Amino acid sequence: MNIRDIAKKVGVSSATVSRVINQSGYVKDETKQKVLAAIEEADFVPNAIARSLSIRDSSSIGVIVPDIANEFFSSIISGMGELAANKQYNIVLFDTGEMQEREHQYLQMAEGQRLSGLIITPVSELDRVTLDKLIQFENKGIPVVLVDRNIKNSSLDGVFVENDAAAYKGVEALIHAGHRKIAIITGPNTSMPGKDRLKGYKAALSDYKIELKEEYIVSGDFKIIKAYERTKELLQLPDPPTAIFASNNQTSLGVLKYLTEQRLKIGRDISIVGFDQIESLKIIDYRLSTIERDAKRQGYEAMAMLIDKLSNKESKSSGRKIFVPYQVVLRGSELTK
Amino acid sequence: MNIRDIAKKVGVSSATVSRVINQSGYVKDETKQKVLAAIEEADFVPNAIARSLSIRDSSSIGVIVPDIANEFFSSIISGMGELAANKQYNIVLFDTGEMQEREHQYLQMAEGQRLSGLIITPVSELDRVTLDKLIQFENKGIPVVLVDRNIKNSSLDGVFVENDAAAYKGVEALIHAGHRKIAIITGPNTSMPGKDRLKGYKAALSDYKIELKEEYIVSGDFKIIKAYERTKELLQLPDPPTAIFASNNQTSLGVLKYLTEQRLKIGRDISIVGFDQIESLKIIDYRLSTIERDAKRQGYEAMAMLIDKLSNKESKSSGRKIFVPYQVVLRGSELTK
DNA sequence: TATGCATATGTAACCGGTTACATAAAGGAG
DNA sequence: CTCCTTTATGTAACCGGTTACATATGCATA
Repeated sequence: MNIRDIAKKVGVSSATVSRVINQSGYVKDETKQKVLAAIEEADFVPNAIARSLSIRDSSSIGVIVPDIANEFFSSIISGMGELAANKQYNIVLFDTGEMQEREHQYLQMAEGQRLSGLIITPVSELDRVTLDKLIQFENKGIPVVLVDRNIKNSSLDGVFVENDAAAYKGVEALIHAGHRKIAIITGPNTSMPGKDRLKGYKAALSDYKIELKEEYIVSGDFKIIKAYERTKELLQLPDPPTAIFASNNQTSLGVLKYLTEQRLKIGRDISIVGFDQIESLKIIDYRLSTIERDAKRQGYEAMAMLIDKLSNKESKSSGRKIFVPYQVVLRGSELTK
Repeated sequence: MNIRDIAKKVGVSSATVSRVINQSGYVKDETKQKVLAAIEEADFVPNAIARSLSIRDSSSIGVIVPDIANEFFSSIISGMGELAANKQYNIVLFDTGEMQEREHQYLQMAEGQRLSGLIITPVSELDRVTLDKLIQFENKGIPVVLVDRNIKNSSLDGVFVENDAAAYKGVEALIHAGHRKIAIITGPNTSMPGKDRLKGYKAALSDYKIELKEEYIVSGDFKIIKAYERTKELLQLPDPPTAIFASNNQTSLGVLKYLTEQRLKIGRDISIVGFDQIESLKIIDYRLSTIERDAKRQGYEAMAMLIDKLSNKESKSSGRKIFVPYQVVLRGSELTK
């Protein structure tokens, strides 16, 4: 069943049927009604793939994230969903699991799909392959929007948060609480937010004349397991830190996992400030101090930006950046007794 | 740039290029190398849409869930992702937000997309429109797999958990802990798991000769807000319950939100058992007793089932059901002092 | 009455792949 | 040497839409 079949039924040409379906061009109202009736009767749904091929646009938006199981990213996607649906876009989802090869593989697939646009949280800020592909996309007229993670030396548009300033404030809160031995579990050293948060950490210590100690700066990967191990190592140092800054929500969880196992209480035995909230902990009033932002909104903004680029076809990326607001919410875990 | 351009470059026909790309039919090795070289040089990526149109299959799998921001569903999707990627399927994601109209809208879109298959957690077990569409899909050779929520009187395949038995065990734990005044905040009364969990609740009370009290059975909608309000109402009853069974993870969170605000401690002032774990609470050893299962695995199984149906083309749904194992994990919140 | 524009519809090429069918050369069997 | 099979490649129709262009009619304006 295709538009030609419908056309035959009604006794018109396929062009007319197409016009009716798309509400384009001129169609006599009488004809229109007949066509609509035939479509209704045949329970006909036009083939979106044929349409895509013809108009060279899939009405699909690719979304590439590093970990949907992370509530931050699932919230981001949730924020994108509504807007996309309103504008009749499909979301094609890819989860890289923080793996670069998989990201490349997906970008390759995406290229074949002739997506209308792409929103991506790249694994690394340094990945030439990814960057080249993204620039290629833009050159072909497929707009790209970065979300949460920027790429070094790129002028791609995106929606971010001011990581360095936010981390600075978080660390500052620890300092104000009297800490001098403050450790950080970083993100991967190839991730822009990871690096910027580290930058904020260093700046805060430096501004407050606190000496940087190499052994207090330990590398994480934004995942629970590694953060757990790093915490263990930190606390087994001859001169352990009294406070830990966790570079993202999973890192916080890893820290908490270890502390919990050791029956160490945050805000008493040890202090912690984490980047990004953890919703269920807020609900039970678990006193974890975090740097918060509205992830859903960030997703929404990213989708809005993409759709804007989609409608103003000429608008290539020009390093346009939107920063979503953040807030340091102190709940007591920054203190020690 | 298309395969004909490549063909021209090499001096062969487009059919040969197609054969090289798909590794189908006969191609002399020498020719193959030349074609591959030309593809490489031109940085050519074949148009997947044209391919889809031609072979009448999009290599995309639609996934319709009621709420990605819920960690249960984001885990489900996470479990699907890997398998789908291995098999070169794209995931087209739809989030209905528990709204039936939106589900219908998506199913309509999905129909036009000529998806290879569909995995859905339907909003309601009673929705004729959805069921009809799903059956239509199967009749057209587009296999459907239900995940987590079954549909009444349907013989669609799916991956579920034994909701009634699991809820029974959860409530039984409360009874064993000495409770007689046990309330339940149900799911929507149009959701199969919601109803089955209620069934399990009733069966447990009945088996232990505990009278059902209407005012202890309050209707929720699997969302935090309503559960919060219901909890408030329950605890303001003249004769309030001493224990609450929460029908899903969001419901548990709603209950906890109210209890926390009122400074009521679970496992002491009031007892609670919830359906579905909440990962971050486990990490901090928050003593919430829950009925647990591996959501990621459930997603994986659903995708595996779909892919199986995809390869055995003849296999229409026949009410095949996979049940993932569950476990009642008691952490103390089922007790009262 | 002639001219021009808005309305209405059809024809056919095109989007970029796949593949049935045709053709032909090479190698092996008898 | 003939016949059959395997290998190799090309031709062209097809998937199901969209749309530029052609054609035709009605009506208003000059």
